[in-house]
Amino acid sequence: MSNVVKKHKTAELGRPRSFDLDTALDRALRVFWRKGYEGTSLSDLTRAMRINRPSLYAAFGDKESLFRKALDRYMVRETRYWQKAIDAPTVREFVEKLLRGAAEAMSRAGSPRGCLLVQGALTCSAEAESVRRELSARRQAGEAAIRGRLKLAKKEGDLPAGADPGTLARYLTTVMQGMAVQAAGGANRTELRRVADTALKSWFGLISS
Amino acid sequence: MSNVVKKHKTAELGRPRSFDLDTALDRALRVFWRKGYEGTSLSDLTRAMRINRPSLYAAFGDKESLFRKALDRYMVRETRYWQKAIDAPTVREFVEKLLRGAAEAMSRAGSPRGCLLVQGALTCSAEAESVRRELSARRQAGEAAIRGRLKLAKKEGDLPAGADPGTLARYLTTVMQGMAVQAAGGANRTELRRVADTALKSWFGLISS
DNA sequence: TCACTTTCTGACTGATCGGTACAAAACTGA
DNA sequence: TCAGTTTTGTACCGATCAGTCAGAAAGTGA
Repeated sequence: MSNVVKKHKTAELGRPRSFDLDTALDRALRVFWRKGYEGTSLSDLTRAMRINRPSLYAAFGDKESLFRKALDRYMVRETRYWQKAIDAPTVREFVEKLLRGAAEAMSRAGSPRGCLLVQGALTCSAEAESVRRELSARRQAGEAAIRGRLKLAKKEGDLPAGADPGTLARYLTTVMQGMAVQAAGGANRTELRRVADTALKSWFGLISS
Repeated sequence: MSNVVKKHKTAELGRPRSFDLDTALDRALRVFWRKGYEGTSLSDLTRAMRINRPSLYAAFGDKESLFRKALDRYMVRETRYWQKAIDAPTVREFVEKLLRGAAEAMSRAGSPRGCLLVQGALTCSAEAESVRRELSARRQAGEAAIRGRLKLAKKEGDLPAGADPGTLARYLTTVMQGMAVQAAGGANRTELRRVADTALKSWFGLISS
């Protein structure tokens, strides 16, 4: 079948789209980020994206599908500091980059405050349950990534033999999620940074056992 | 005016209410706690409370008014451990009771997991904004209570002169709010307890500077 | 029994929810 | 110019939202 060739031809067929997909998705992301999945209505979305409803559905599918696309973009864009932290040579630098990166990411000027994984749907009605679970799963994946880095550190002797990577990862995750609640409540960058520094200081007490 | 006397008379006039106010309010609280303010519909409420709509409105006012009444009850009932913690003689016991009390309260069998102040409305649509702010304000009041206890400890010499009650209170609050996110995501009592113990351990590192 | 008061029940309101049908518009290749 | 294809804007869909009306029901005192 010559589907591939045909696709290239048909790609330019028909009335051209009058808006930019990336721009529109960015705008949708910002609304979901600020208001949460259920707090955002389709009217909110079309207004922010500057497109009308049928265009939204044709380009992104239904509301949940659009949210997941926005979520993917959020993960790619807003969690780069995670990889930088994980790539750090020492566990001390890892934790520092992680906590301080979170403080920055959750208080970026021009972006909604807080973390989409937390404020997207901590609770919801029955209809949005699948979205809630998706966010919960992604939070757990983040914790697993931290745990993996700590396990590596332990193997390398960068963490004492008595340290439990699972417990420590859970603790770090909890602090970061708490920072997300703080940010959602209005905490600014200075305040978040102070929390991060306090947690970092506490870290040294934890691993010196 | 003889209003007082009259009220006693009229209190027994008319058709008697066929449901118990406290029971109904408890049921409403549980729904709000589990689904959040906006995730809960009036149909959810009337079903759970086993009353119909006009009875709900007559007894509790509109949805927001009912939520605030449920919130008041939640605060009275679910944060008793706060006062016990604050009343503890030493700052060490205060922090221990606070963190462990939170772990217990957020994982009580037969109650929704997590904290209503966090999952009630971290984000919302424009209509629920006043509820979101109310919850944010109550979280901040909790932080202020912790700060007050730490200030007292500092004055008593139970905290070192270099310790900053504001920063420490913010840190403790953040950890507890993170625990609420963990609980909302399904963390059980054992896991929450482990987080609390880890934070408690970290505490000693923080105040020994 | 009967006026009076309050609650209960069920049906209803206008507004908004997420989602879609339809036809005009804007492009392509022929 | 004209068929074919895709997007556009408008107007609409049934369902559900929070909230209310009106009348029957259930109690009171006289």
